[in-house]
Amino acid sequence: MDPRYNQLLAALPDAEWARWRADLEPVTLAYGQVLFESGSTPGSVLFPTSAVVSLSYMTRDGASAEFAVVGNEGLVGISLILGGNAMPSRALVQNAGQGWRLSGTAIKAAVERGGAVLNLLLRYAQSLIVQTTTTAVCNRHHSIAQQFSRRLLMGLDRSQSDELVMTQEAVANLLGVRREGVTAAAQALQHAGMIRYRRGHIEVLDRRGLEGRACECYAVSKREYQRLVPMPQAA
Amino acid sequence: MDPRYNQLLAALPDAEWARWRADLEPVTLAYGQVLFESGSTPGSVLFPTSAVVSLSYMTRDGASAEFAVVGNEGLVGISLILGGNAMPSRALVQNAGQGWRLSGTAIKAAVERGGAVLNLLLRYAQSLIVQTTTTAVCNRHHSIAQQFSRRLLMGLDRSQSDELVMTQEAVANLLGVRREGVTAAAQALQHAGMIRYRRGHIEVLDRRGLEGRACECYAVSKREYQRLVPMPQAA
DNA sequence: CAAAGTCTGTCCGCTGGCGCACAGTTTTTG
DNA sequence: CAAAAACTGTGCGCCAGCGGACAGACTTTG
Repeated sequence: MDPRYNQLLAALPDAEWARWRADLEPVTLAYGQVLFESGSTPGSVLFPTSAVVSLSYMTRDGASAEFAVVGNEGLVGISLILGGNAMPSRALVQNAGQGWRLSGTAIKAAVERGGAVLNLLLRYAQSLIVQTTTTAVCNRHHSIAQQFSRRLLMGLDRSQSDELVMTQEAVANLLGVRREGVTAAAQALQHAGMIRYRRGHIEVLDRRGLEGRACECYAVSKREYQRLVPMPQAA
Repeated sequence: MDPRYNQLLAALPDAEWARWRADLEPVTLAYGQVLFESGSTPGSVLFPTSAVVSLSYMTRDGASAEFAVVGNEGLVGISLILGGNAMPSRALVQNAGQGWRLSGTAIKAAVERGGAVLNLLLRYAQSLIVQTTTTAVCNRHHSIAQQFSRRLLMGLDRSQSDELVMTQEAVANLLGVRREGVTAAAQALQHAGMIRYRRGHIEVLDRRGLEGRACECYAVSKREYQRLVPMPQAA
């Protein structure tokens, strides 16, 4: 996979791609970097390539929960496209890596032009709604073990290797659960031979197995994304 | 409040309102009516006036959870606007009442035209994302009592009276919790003098008090809506 | 108006996840 | 390379919410 690849950019019509090309600026993102804080307006939209960004909401009393993950399949900063500019969410870089940045003015101009590009962006927005919806349901009904498996798969889909670089503590923060609960889930998966982990690294050995342990939320969200943002023909 | 009032329609520019007027068709909705099922494409968009519609997601094993409520502040059928047509969610009439229906082709034409109308619709879409996000966080972190209060307030905002017509069992289904848990929460609120209820009816006596018992999710979601969809000047 | 259906109140045991505390290990840093 | 920091393993008590069961009250329906 081309490390400069982002699926939304790849799905752009050629003419539009030519127009954007000059405005796209490569950026390198470090782990833990905050792209925008809750309530602040992002200055630009980010199309991750190798980086993975997590969107989460923080409550007043310090609790938090991730409601969407964005990697090379999407974009960060949907509120610039939808026109509200800010959102009560924080965008945090979960996996260091690269991406393309497009200025707020450029993306707004593209939205104004409408047509196929706007259509693509809005279909991505819809897939984000679905992802958030499944997260809501998952938070209500599914066990930590299921959610952990789901989150691993989501990370894996957006990663170029089968090793995820994240601590159990970080995962616990994302899921909004105790770190101990994640430890227990990780032990169970490792015992079952599906993952192998060491301090800060989780290697997925049996993807199919994980899919079996995850709740349907993973599959539903992924299927909807694929339906909404079709893969371009060329590799 | 005019029973034909819907805030999105009211916020339309005059010219566009004139254009839509002919296409808008009044509809009466009965309690329990399903506007669209999960995965099916709605034929039209609904702008509720007195009706209240609940958007929920059903898991494979029968569990479900509401992730958004739509009343006279919004519209049902956002997927027609975003272009994905279907969504994995069900739209169910929670409170019988009236609304305006606009055909799928008419709404798509409006989206094509772009401009201020599209901008309005997309800002509403953003407010839906926020509502879904807060629901996700609420499901993770907040107690049944808090969620019950939140949901009552959300219903109240979309209702013309201070009496909500819904059984505790229905509320439990919406929240995705046991009916017994809702009973306990309702008893506590009634004991505190904030509500009074009888079989299938919940009357809110002390709105302020309820707001104090609800989690911040209610206020955040409402504030974001108000920011995104500004109230038109005229009454 | 009687019968069936629906809704609410209550009890009981269970369990998943929480809060807290601390030990051992790995990694980072001065 | 020593000290500090961060991550993982484990144990304990606690409790919110679950599952199930049933009684009483209210509503609808034939």
